[in-house]
Amino acid sequence: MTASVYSIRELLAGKAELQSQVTIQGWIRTRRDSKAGLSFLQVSDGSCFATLQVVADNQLANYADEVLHMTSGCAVECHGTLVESQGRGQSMEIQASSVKPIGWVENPDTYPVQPKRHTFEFLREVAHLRPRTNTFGAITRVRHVAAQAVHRYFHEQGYYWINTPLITASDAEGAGQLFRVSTLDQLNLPRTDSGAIDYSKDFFGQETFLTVSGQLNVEAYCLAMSKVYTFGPTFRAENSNTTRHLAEFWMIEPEIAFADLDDLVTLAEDFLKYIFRAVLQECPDDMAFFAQRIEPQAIQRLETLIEQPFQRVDYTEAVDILQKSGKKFDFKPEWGIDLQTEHERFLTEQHFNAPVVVVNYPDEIKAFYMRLNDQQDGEPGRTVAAMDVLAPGIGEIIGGSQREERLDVLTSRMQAHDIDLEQYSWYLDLRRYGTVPHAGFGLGFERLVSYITGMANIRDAIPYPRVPGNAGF
RNA sequence: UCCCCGGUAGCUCAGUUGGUUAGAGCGGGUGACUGUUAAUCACUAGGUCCGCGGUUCGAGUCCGUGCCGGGGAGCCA
Repeated sequence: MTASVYSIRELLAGKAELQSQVTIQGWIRTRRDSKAGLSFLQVSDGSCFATLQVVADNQLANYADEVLHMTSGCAVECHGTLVESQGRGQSMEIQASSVKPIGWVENPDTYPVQPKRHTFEFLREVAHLRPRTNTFGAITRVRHVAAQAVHRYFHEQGYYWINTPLITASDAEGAGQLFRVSTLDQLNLPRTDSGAIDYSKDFFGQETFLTVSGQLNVEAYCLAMSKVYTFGPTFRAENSNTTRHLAEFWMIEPEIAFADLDDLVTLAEDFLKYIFRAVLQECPDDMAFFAQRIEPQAIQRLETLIEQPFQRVDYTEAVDILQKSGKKFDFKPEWGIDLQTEHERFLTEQHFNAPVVVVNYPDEIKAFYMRLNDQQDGEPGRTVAAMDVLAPGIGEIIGGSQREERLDVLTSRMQAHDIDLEQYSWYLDLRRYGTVPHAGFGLGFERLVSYITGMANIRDAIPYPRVPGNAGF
């Protein structure tokens, strides 16, 4: 690389003077040949949404032999004078003094990424090439900016990023399917006297899995560092075939000490708004593209959401709203059963037409570690201090709760959930030694990216989606 | 896991009640064209109609089955 090499983003930002000599390196999107021996190369380098036009004329030594054969996907290094564009459609362009092929496209007739509209289904089959499209370039930049904003937000607010283990011996919630981690010879498994697989012979000397949540581990750090979060890969072996589930996804889990459910909802709202603001500010071109081609409301709904306070509603009240809505649901809304997708959609997309935070769910349908509420008037049963943030079009984007900090209550809840107290003795220790009220939530990063970009399928919100039956690439 | 829908050229799709040699646009190649913007125009190459089995004189088309993809539901983030 020489000193005059610029990214397209830098050039468009005015980092180089007009009339100066510059070099760009990138991949050709399209080539248009014009009258009088002149070719226009639309070059992309991923640095921003825009491409840069390189004008190559037939005075170039390799014009006929090489330039005229450059197709979509060719890697090139273009050197020349940065000039104000003589044509319409772009402010500046490079009048090339050399267009050097770096990597040719072997079979242009079968190169999958063509300058045309592709279905997302097809692009998933060429996941290694889809970042070369407008859409996936934009998703990639937005995902990056959102991830940076996550860390920046927490850092600015005094949170510590805790790297909780990916390999774990415990199922964090006593539910959900886990991926086994094992080095045992599958064709020759060691057995105990009773015939069971002898995991004491396995790598860790016990049964191990990929984590489904860093929550329990991060709670320990919360009860020392006060404000903490995790942001890392998470694995669920559930056979979910939907537009909003992945077997491998990235989850953000803040955990705050000396805090209750209200504090948590406030955090969720402030946090989401910060991320949305950052993306709107830092990715205006990408967001404009999503609004134009993917989801017309993409920008507007983020702006509205940033301005409006989140709607908060008790589960009990939500059920009441659903029952009085007069709408016919496939599943009748009833206190004590979880909200169905159709119920969530009604609340977010019709009744409130905004993200909705539902709080205080029935004890029976939630996890053991959620804090038991005192029973209120009008409630048919006990509730826990849980909260879900429901977003229009996506459904549950955040799920969280205040944690049960009282040792006796937690112990009895664990027993009711048939959880082995021995295995969780360290977790119970946290309630024995300096316990405090604390709360946290989990946010699926890909669901966030889906919501921001308007991409309808979560498999398009992560570079290489892992789903049942498919771990390609 | 359950319920629907789909699989035809590199891509996006059309293909009638089963009937001759399966088509179009884009992309590719060749050529034309006074700086183009998904450039335009002409010519051209390109097919295991997802696999297997069946019905039929005859199957891209009908039936069975398998595989793959999509949408919805459940589980959840």
